[in-house]
Amino acid sequence: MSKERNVRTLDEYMRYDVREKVKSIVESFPSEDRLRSTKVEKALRSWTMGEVVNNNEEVEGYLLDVRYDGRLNRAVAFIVREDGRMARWIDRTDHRPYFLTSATPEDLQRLGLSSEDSERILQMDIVSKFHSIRREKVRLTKIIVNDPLAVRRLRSILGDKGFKFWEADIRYHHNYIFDNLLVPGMRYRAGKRMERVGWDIDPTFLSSVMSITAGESKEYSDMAKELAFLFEQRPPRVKRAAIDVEVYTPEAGKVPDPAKAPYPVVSIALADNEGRVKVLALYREKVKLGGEIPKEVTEVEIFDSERAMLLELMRELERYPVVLTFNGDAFDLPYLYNRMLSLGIEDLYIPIEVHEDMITFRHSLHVDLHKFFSIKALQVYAFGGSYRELRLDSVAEVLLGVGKVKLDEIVSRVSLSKLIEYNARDAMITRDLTTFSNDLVWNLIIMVMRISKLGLEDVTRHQVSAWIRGLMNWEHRRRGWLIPSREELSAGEARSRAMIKDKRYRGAIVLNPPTGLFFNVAVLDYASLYPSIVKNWNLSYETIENPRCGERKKIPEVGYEVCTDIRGITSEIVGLLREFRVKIYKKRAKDSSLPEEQRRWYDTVQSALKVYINASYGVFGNEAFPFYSLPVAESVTAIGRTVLTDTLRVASERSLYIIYGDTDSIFVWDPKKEDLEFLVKYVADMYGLELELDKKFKVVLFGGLKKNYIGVTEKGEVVIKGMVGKKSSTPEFIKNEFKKVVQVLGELEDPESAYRVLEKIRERLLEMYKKVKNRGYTLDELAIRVMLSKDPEKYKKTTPQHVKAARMLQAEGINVTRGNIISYVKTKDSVGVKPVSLAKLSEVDVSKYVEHMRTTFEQMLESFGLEWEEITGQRSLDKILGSHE
DNA sequence: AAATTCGCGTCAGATT
DNA sequence: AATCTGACGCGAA
Repeated sequence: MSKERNVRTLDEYMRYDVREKVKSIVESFPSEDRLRSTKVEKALRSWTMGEVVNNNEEVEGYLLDVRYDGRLNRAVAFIVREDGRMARWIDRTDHRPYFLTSATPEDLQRLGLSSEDSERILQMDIVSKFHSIRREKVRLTKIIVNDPLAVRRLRSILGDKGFKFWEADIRYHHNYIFDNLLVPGMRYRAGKRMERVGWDIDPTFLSSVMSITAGESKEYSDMAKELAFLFEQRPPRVKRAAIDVEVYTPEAGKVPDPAKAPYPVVSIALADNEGRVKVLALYREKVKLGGEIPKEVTEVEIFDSERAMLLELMRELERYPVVLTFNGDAFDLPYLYNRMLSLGIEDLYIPIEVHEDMITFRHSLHVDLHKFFSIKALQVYAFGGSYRELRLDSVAEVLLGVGKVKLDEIVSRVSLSKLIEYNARDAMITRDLTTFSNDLVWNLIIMVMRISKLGLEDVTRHQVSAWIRGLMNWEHRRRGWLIPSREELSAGEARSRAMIKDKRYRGAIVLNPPTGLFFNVAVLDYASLYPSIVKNWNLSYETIENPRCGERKKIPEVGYEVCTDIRGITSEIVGLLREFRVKIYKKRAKDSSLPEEQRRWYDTVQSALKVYINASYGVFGNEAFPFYSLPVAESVTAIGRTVLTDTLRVASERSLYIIYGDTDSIFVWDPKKEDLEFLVKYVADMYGLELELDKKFKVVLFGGLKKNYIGVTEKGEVVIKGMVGKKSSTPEFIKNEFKKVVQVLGELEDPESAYRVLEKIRERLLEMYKKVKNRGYTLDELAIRVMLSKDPEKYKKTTPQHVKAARMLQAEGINVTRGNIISYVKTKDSVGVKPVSLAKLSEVDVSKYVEHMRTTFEQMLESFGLEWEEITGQRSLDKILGSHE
């Protein structure tokens, strides 16, 4: 199939250059000031602004974000319409930035503000808010100002004079969302104001939701009702394009500085979620055209002018409400922006907005997937820790199972067709990261937007604490509660001592496991223990150590007092999210009577909830979190310890033999069913917690080390925890052999079978020995892969091996930064390490690898009560080692 | 801008 | 030269 190749010269291109058209319109107005007028706005909208909804028009669609527009000095809602276009609805309610203060209007008068500062104040109102800690209504002055920056200025003036202020550090566009109780990701009709549309719910479903709130407060059931809508409304399918930019570089491995944008952009690929893949490429005389272009690439345009190419890209992007990149904040977008500036394109005509920590488009939203996939809570709870390195090809390989197109030469010298193929592939992969498994990632983002009340651009750029903060702030506003200031939250000294130095408070208990093989082991755990504790013990910043409490009870071990007369807000929020997940959506995700598509959505709902729930304890122990409360965090772990200890006590009274336990789990050796049932009932009655049977192991191997065991389930499935043989940094050949040996463990049936299994293991290990000795493994298999947690030059105290290797790479001119995984091998020279890419097999220090093998397998052999030498045979070991010493 | 603590193995570098 | 301690990375929960 021959590809239609559209080669266009600059002259031809300029005939429909929208930029020129826009320019002429702008020039017809007398002064720059007039640019703010509606007429010019309208004229510019298709190019520099995107579509703006007229004052008398209504727009309906999904709210994806809210932004403060500095030129309009108003909040702007980004609403994606049915036809797939992004509409920008400018606030018509005259909402303005503000903050709250203890200073009265008279106080302000007396202060004698400068005329400039006075002008910044539009209005002062006396407002009444509920103070959650003081448990009473308070009257405060609401200072309404003309500009978000004025909040910062006035707050510092008032602060200097000793007045208190609240809610002054909430970003304006967030205030807009919270005050209007908007839910990003949901459907709205925007006319005079934003109205909810299509928030429908099945009445029988709603009543089943309400049943989980039985016996709870009014606030609790109100929240439940609100949330149910968010989980039930199907996610919008939004048109989006991924782009990827290729830049000429004179040297391989050197990424040009986007702030300077010194070299030409040679190719840009765009891949949308409707199958369109377009590449815009620059014609260069010295570059071969090359051969065929893959079928997936639907359009190619070759330009002889870089400027025209970039402008055409901007025009193309205007059709998309959402643009995806991988690393666009740090590279692609600033490069495009600065490159266009240096090519003489005026700022006004570049529809890119540069912000402090992000960069986006004037008329559409930008999702930088590099930022999104670096959200740690997602890595762990949504993607199971599957990818380690935050590079496009690493993430894509794990999640999509595809690799990059291999280039034999650097981008600058490869043939044009090859460059197009390579470029297109990256854009497609970027797009696919949001579309795979039926839009899994996109739907997850939408769900998190709805729970957190943050827009698309915030949700995809901030860690889980920002998500939880958003939800907390929104709920405070909904209730008419004052958002407390940091000083009002009780911090104080920790009352428990951590086990590890440099930690602030004590965490969980880990029992010391025995050594040996244990047949028939039941593993029980408390269903989401920490969130349940937060709920059952009414833990919240305003219910702990609050002198205004009516009734109270003491928290064990740490002795904090918690209110029992009024429900705490965090306790209610965390409790509710947990109930939704456990009682409704986990079940519905597996309900085979529901259509497939619906089940998948419910699975996304429950996994979004999971991320929230699992992070909801940790954030309270994080000082940067606005609702940071050491007593809350400390109480959670203290209660956890007490519950576990007490469960152990009751278990031993029933003659249950507990061999191990960690935080929220207990391993019971050969239990009687009725004893387990007793224990479960005890925990439910005593603490209101659900102790559940998590797994049944045919056999568990313990080597006497905490967080370290191998379990074989009844199906012969092997569960490995903490062992060196499983760690990502362990050389591949050891991991592979370890996997094989562990498979043999699956054959363990009873104590007698252990001998047969051991014999097999011994054979495997000996074989492996010989192979290492003969250098039978490749360099890649021998590589130790460790991540640089900081830039190489930032290691001051010691120089770990992977840093040594990293510096050797730097010396070769290879760019190495924080987050890179360094592959190195151990060598016989005085340094002892070398990056894989620079090493030869003959340089490898075999004895070091033998040691590595020894520790790996000793962790396992320990449980058999055996030493390494015993299983491998002392004599043969000596022979093998001897030949290398 | 950032969820927490507990625990293991490896190595660097200092101390004896 | 042997031993101890802390930094570091990775994992469990």
